[in-house]
Amino acid sequence: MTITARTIGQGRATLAGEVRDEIERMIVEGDLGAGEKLNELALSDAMGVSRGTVREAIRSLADSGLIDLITNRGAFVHETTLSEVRNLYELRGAIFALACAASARRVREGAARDLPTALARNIEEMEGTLGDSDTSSYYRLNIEFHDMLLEGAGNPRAKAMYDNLVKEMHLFRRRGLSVATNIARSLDEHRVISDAVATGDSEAARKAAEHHIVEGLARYMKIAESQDSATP
Amino acid sequence: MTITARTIGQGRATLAGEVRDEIERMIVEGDLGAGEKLNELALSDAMGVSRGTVREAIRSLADSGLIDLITNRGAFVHETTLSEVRNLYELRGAIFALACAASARRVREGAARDLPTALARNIEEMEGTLGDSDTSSYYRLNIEFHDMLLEGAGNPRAKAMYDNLVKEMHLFRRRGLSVATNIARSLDEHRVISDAVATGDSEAARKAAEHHIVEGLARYMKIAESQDSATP
DNA sequence: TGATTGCTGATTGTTGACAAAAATATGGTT
DNA sequence: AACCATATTTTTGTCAACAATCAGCAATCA
Repeated sequence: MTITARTIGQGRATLAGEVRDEIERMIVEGDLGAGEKLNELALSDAMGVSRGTVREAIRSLADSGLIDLITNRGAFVHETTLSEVRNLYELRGAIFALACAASARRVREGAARDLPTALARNIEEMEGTLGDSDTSSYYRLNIEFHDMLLEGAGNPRAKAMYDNLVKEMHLFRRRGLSVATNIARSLDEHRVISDAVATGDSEAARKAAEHHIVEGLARYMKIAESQDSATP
Repeated sequence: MTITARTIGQGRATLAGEVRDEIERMIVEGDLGAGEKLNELALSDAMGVSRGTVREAIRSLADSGLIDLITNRGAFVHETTLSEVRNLYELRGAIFALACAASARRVREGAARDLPTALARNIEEMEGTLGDSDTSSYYRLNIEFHDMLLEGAGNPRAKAMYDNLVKEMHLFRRRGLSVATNIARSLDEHRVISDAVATGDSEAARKAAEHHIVEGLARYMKIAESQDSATP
């Protein structure tokens, strides 16, 4: 269920906004590869809108990190390096830790009353997918889990930043590696976070969140490196 | 032969970029008050450029948080509420803590060799300003201190986010309250951070950084609230 | 041969004009 | 005077055309 109740920053009632979303989709889903150039004329032609509209869409995407702008040369899909991924993980971890701590605090204060049950339900559902060979539902539930905590923190700006980071990391992931490794381990970590949030223990929640991201990075790097050495 | 190339960092070789910087300056320096509307025609007239150029500048500023875009209504200088300031502080603290921890790690690994001496020099200079009634040099040194740590962390994305947050908080600060309160206390906290970074103790650095921001928020809120109740 | 200079086609930067939507003014009714 | 529907004005959204800049290639010269 997508609540898309007009993200205050970017309304999609406008044509440029629509184009923006479409370009973003093309990048995230891989229609446009890393490093590839965004030709304004070609895009406007393909979408049946004016070049100025495409231009506006590209400009509004630039600051999100998905696109690099070079004066007089054009826009390019950002090429995320491995060392950059480490930086992004670091950032994501810091924001996620903040969100979990804040969620715990708000549970304690009674501001996010139904968060604990929602988290528990998510974990239960995830347990159900453990045997499945298809990891798509794990994928969805994993995103939902993090989303609920970011939402529960009551800090919209933090959520916006987090979403941007995830989008950009997704760029790199497309090089072929799945995140669905060690689902069982990841699920264990989710349980610890959920418990800490449910009991309102901010410090424990922060620690568990940090640990979760650090472990995730480690799992990720292990695969990425072995893949890097395998592919020329 | 070295020709002064104007396109070194984020190029302002383009007209729209120039306009963007000018609008940002107007907002940060208070020529445009919070909540005020940005009239495209008026701005383009005043600056002697086309409306499209101004439009492009505004769009590229929108994601930074300084400006709110409303479809078919225009762009407005973001009005930062007190509860939002709390959220921004929270975020800033998380990123600053990450930066300090990373700086400490990099000192330990020998990647940021001259950071400790630079921090020590900054603190020394700041001690010299303790008696001054003019707080402008404290202001400058305070920014420098945080900048060095963000730079030392080797995470450019984190620095960009941090800078954006500070800019947005600046928006609120303009309501008349100075941050130069309890300089001595703040300086003490800087010393703790500096020591932790110098000895390469990541955990201590993170804790000290978090503490510094939390205390800063507390000091800030105390003044803001008393001011809020004083001014109608 | 190798590097520099001057063209050429393509792409981006900028502009002014037109269309659509919101804000504001107008006028009649109760 | 207050209220609602409608006309007018202002402002934003979109477009197509013009100008500046760049990558690539051919011609020139050391």
